[in-house]
Amino acid sequence: MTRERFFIVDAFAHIFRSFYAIRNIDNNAVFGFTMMLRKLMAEENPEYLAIAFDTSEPTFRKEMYPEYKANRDAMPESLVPQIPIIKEMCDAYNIPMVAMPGFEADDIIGTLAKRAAEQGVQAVIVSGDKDMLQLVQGDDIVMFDPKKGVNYLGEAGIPDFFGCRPDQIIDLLSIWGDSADNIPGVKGVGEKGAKKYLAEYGSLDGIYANLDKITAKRARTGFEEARDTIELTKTLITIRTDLDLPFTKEVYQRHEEHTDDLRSLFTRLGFKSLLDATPAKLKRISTEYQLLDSEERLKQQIDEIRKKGFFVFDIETTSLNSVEAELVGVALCAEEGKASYVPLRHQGQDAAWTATAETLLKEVLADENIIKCAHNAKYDISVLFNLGWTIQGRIEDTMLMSYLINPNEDRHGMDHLAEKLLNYRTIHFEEVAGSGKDMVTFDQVPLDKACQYAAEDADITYQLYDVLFPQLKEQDLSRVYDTVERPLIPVLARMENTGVGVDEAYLKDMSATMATAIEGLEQEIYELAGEEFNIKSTKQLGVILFEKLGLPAVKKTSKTKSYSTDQSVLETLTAKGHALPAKLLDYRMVTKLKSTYVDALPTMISAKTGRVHSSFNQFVAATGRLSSNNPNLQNIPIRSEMGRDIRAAFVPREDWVLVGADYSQIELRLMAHFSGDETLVQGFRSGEDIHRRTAGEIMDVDPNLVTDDMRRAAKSINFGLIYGMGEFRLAQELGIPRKKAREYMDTYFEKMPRVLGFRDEVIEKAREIGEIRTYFGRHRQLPELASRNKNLQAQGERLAVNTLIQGTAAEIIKIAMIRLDEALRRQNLQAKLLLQVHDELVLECPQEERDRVSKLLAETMENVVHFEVPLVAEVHTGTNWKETK
DNA sequence: CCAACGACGTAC
DNA sequence: GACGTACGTCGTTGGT
Repeated sequence: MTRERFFIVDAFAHIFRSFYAIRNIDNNAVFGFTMMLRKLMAEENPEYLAIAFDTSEPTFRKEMYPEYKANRDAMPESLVPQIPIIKEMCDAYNIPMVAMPGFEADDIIGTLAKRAAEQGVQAVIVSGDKDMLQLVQGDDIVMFDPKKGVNYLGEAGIPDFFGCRPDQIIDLLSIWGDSADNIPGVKGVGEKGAKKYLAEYGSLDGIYANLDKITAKRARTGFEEARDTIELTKTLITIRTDLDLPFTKEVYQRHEEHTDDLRSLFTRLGFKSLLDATPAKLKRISTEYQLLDSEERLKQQIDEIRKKGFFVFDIETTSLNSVEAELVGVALCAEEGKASYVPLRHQGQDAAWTATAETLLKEVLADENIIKCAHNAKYDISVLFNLGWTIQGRIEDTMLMSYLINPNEDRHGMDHLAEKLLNYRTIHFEEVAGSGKDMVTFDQVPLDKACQYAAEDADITYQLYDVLFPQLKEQDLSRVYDTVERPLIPVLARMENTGVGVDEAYLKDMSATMATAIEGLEQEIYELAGEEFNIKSTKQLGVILFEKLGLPAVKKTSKTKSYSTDQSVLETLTAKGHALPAKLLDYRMVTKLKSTYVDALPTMISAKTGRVHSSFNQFVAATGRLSSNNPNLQNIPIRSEMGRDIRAAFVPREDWVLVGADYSQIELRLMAHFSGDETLVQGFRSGEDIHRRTAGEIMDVDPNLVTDDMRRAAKSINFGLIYGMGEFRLAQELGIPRKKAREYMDTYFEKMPRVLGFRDEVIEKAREIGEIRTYFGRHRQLPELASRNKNLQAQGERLAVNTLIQGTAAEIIKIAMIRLDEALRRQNLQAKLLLQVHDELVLECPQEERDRVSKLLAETMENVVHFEVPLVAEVHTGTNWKETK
């Protein structure tokens, strides 16, 4: 049984501390003080809390001693206006502020602490000021310094801190004096002397009684001179504990904060992190969440669903990983505010019920005349596919809608959307299942809690659908939703469930070889550096290269302005003939490959399937591309020889083969189509090497006479076109003067004028409507184009062009995936889609299907659209991914 | 003490 | 300041 605690905060001590500690933001003291308070409340959660302020009126000390605090500078100008804001903030948190004219915060703290202690409440003084230690009393009154974390200083800690007994503190401080408050002490006696004499004679009175025994002349004179003033000093230093200020539990107990006031205050101050950490008030809607634990009730719910022809479902499982997840329950909702939860495998549940309920649920999910809706449906259907359930009929996805409506936003989670769109704070998963090491799986969550949580999720999804679906239509996003993104969901679910085979033994072997190489490189690097250090620390490396060895610093990093040691810097230094940077490049490459791929991949192999199941995320890239993680299979090395070997670890199942195909130059082909530029269009139609062809145009020579360097330049411009590269970057990339790069680009646009015209038209249109639209109707807002900042505008222009090209390419391959998946299933082929890498698809199939699948794959990819130029897919097969190129 | 951030490097 | 879209690892920093 712990005691109730009363925390008393010394306001100005913390305000000044924050003011000087935080430099880079406006209202720094408000921010720092607020953070301190929040931390205090969150971590200590005291039963009672007060904040003590000084007033601007003269204090009794000043009356007694006019020089008191006479040496203090006036409060800094930028701090003055922050004080009323801090008080406003305390009001919003509903924490009592205490001040009393004529007295200081210290006296308020002293009095309140004493009164609380008398009532059996532990008083905790929140201050770092050593003067306060005179108030400490056993465990009844203690001190706490939030800056130092959990650091209570009770009476037992005083001898260590001051080197004297607690009851001697006031005398000790009187001898020291307090220069901050302009209180003189005893001249000629310092810290050591004060402690010594107090130890010897017990107290100030004791010292004066024995003054003749003090032999040190300076100390003795000091005490003698102070004889008349020392009592005054003592009075000034003594903190009063006798003010007319009662401690009343009702006053100081914690009260609910005024959330709306806090939010408007944080908004006004621009404290975004604090605003986010202060969720809007719950908008309590009347809800009716029902636990469906009998056949009769479940059937009733299903009847309602059938009548309605539409329902939301949300499954609860034991894992976020759909391959590992076990189904625990299903939440259903067919009417706003009226949701239900069907527990299936909570601990202690009866297997017969599970079977009965699942039969009924399967039936409704398999009914193709009933529309289903979920938030992030890919997850739910992946789990259900793994259980062998059939899901038919249209599946809506509110997460997908949110993404299509606002692709620049990176949060589409239900909790976030509920707050943003419904002004409703949901029960979060952590609140029912805990987090970190305390987390339990959902099957261990008690049924009533599980029902509230799960049913609410279904209900919220239903409400989100009502908000988002009309927006989707209104913003003309139905086409991309219905023809591209929505049908892709089950395709991705199947891909993820299939996973890909990884040759673990091969990677283990590779890892050992690499470890040896790394050790050798490390030794060579230490040798060249003349000492051992952490090569992976760019900070340490910068010091070695640019300070110790004195190599010329090529550039600084953008954020922290420290020495850059990136690849381009090391290459520049290597070119100047330095040996160490060359070794570092080797070291970087090998360690990167080893830690990111060779060592990481085996750890991602599922114990359940023996394969790697990456996630393909549909809601991340603002352009409409997919992204992949856990592991990321879209950045497996290919460019370096050593890196390429890692691809050999990706293998088909026994007796099967891999079939891979990639679009040839799809983005440049789209540029040709959209711009209608004759040279590009003709080049692609004739099937010749497009970079050679454009090089010939720019340099005005026959394509056959184009040199490697010329082709390289043209290739850079071709790619640069898609990204909006400038002459600076082109010059750097080709290692040519800026002027020369400018010339190349000028000639390029002269010879291919439609490209420039197309670029301008796209930007003009985007500026007009504030967004860019891809071929299939995806949009991306471009607020940058409306900016008055020139750099931001230029960025907006690059985003417009790039999003059109990259986004349309992404849509084309997504459609290819949908059609391929459909064709494979219709033709009863066993082949399975495994990976998508932006312009490449990888499948595996039995050897006997190889030719059929190869042909189907190429034809599907090439016939998604019929543009001015053909789309070409190049197919390769092999026994591992390295071979399919 | 661990989460967020910065630097870096891999892919298309 | 100067090239778009991602994700993972490692080291460093600072308070979720």
